[in-house]
Amino acid sequence: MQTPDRRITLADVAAEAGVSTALVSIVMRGAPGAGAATRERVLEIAQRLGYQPDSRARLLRSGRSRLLGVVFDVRHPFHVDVLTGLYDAADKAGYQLTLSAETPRRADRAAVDDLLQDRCEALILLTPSLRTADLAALAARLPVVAMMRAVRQRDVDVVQTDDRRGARQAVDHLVGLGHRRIAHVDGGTQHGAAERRTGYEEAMRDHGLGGLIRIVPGGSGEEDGARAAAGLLADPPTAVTTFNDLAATGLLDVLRRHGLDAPRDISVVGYDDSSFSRLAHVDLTTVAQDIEEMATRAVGRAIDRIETVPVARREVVIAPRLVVRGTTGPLPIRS
Amino acid sequence: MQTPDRRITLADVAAEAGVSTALVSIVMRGAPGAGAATRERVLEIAQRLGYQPDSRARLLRSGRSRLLGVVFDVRHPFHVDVLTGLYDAADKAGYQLTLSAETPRRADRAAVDDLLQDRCEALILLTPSLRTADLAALAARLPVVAMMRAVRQRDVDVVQTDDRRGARQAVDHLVGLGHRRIAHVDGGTQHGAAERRTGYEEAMRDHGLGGLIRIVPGGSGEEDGARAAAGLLADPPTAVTTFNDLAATGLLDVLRRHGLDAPRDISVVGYDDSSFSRLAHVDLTTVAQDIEEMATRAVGRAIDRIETVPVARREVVIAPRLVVRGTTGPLPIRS
DNA sequence: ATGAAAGCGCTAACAC
DNA sequence: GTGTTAGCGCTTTCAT
Repeated sequence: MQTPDRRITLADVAAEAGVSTALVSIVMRGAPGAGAATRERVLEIAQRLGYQPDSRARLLRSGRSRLLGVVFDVRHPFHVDVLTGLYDAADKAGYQLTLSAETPRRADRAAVDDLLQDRCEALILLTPSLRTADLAALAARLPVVAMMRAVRQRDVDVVQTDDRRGARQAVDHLVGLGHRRIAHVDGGTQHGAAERRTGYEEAMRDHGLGGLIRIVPGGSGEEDGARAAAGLLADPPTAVTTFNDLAATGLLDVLRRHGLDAPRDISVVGYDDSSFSRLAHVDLTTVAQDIEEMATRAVGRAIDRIETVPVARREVVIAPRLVVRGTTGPLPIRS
Repeated sequence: MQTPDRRITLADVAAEAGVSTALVSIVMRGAPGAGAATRERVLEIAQRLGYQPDSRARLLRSGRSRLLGVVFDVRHPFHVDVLTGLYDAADKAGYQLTLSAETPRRADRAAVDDLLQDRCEALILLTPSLRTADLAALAARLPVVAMMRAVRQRDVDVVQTDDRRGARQAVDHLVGLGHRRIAHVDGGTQHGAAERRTGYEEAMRDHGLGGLIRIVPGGSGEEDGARAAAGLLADPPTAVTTFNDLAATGLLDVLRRHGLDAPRDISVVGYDDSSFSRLAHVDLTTVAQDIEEMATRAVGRAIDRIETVPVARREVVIAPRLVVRGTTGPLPIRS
């Protein structure tokens, strides 16, 4: 039951099987060029010895790593959800993922450096907080795909949701329910905030509601939504679209404390379809990003770049989809 | 702006500096044995060339990776929170983390295999779903630390919360508020459920409330809590402790729909202090696991094993701490 | 179908 | 203080 002091190597398996290491290598990789009988025997021995190829040595020699580096943020509500799709897509394409997390005390820079040292062939960054210049420098070294954030930089690929459209969907939904006085809680300088704001404005105008446009400062946290609610209370609209789910719940909570219930008195739409928005307690109508599709496209694009497949546009824009839950409803009678 | 077709190697830097690769190696590692002037010049050149050491080659040669493999589950509410602490601790000890995620379509086995191929020196598994036998097999190969799950296996280190004590804290809190009819929503076969149940029972008895013990079947999901609520409605207790936060919110929601408000009519305590329990909307009193402490201890233990520091006990048990929020309050007057 | 030999980028042991 | 040499575990020619 002791930890074996030495790992099993190709040479061990070869010795045991009485063949050369080259042959074992062929068998382990499933490459053509080995007899069926030998193949079987070598496999059996490798299994018995508990041999596991050393990916480092393997990659060092072959020059390729088939490794995709992914940076995500532990604080971000749905970054982990994206990982699921990323693993699926990478797996299907015969690539491996290596993860590096950004934490409150670990900058994205550190996360990226780890990945670079691992000799990833491409980087997939979830809502990267790196400055555009840094992203450009990175992209000069290896293919970089940014997810869920716009990057105005020729060498960086982008996979993101059509946020303008998402915001429009929210407004369309509310107008369909009879609402006219619809406010928008803004996301400030957050990535995507400008697009969502614009989508809201455009949709309002398209519905002939340009005169009722009302944008209140907000942010990405619950407290930002709460603050926005305070600003709304003097003259409450009948519906609100928000920058994200967290802001929406903060808003809802303050409204509720002041006797305004959703959807009875006011309708609220979030953004992101964060896992908590599905909680029965929260039950938030929200705009869902198509996470699976985005993940698939991001991996696809990364691999295209690695294998130098020519791609038409740098940006991939995915349509969002409104998830109607319990915080939106018909216009209250008196209002 | 093209991706350079070849990476910069030690040899490139050496050539440019007009010194040997060995010397550059010494400089890059900050090892003693190089002149100050040379050191500076080499560093400058490496910087200018954008040289990044190849960790694979480095580790292949040195035999050590100083790499800690971590397996977490994307579905688990606070696994990502643990990562933060893990990174901090590893960083401090001069180790690197390499992450591998378990997803709905990627078994822990696959996650572990990736890590093994990377030649981690130890594995830290967050609430591993591997069977004990598999854990034992793993532990025979390298040090394994299981977090937040008991493992009855001599060779596996365990860092977990004192769940019995956590459940007791919940009951103590409720009794302190005057409650006597306290029910417990059980976690079934989930890891930790037995301990939490036992803690509840013991605390009830200690308070002379043994006759009022009432355990209803539950689970780890919101729907499990909802189901438990249904069973409670015929004869509602004045307070409930639950297996986890998700079950607690499911419970709370059903109760609320039936006119039972927390904490006015009934008090509810969750478990885990999941991020959503902090939402103003949820505002759940809950038992918090000391994530930072656990992370520190897990990394410490992993490193102790790697460096074969003798350790006294295999199990590290961390005290939890009750976080009082808005779902618990004094006993309702009539009841 | 199989083996011998070279070498991926780096570090360690030793020489100078 | 600096260079030389050998080799980590594997894949890849190139022979056979």
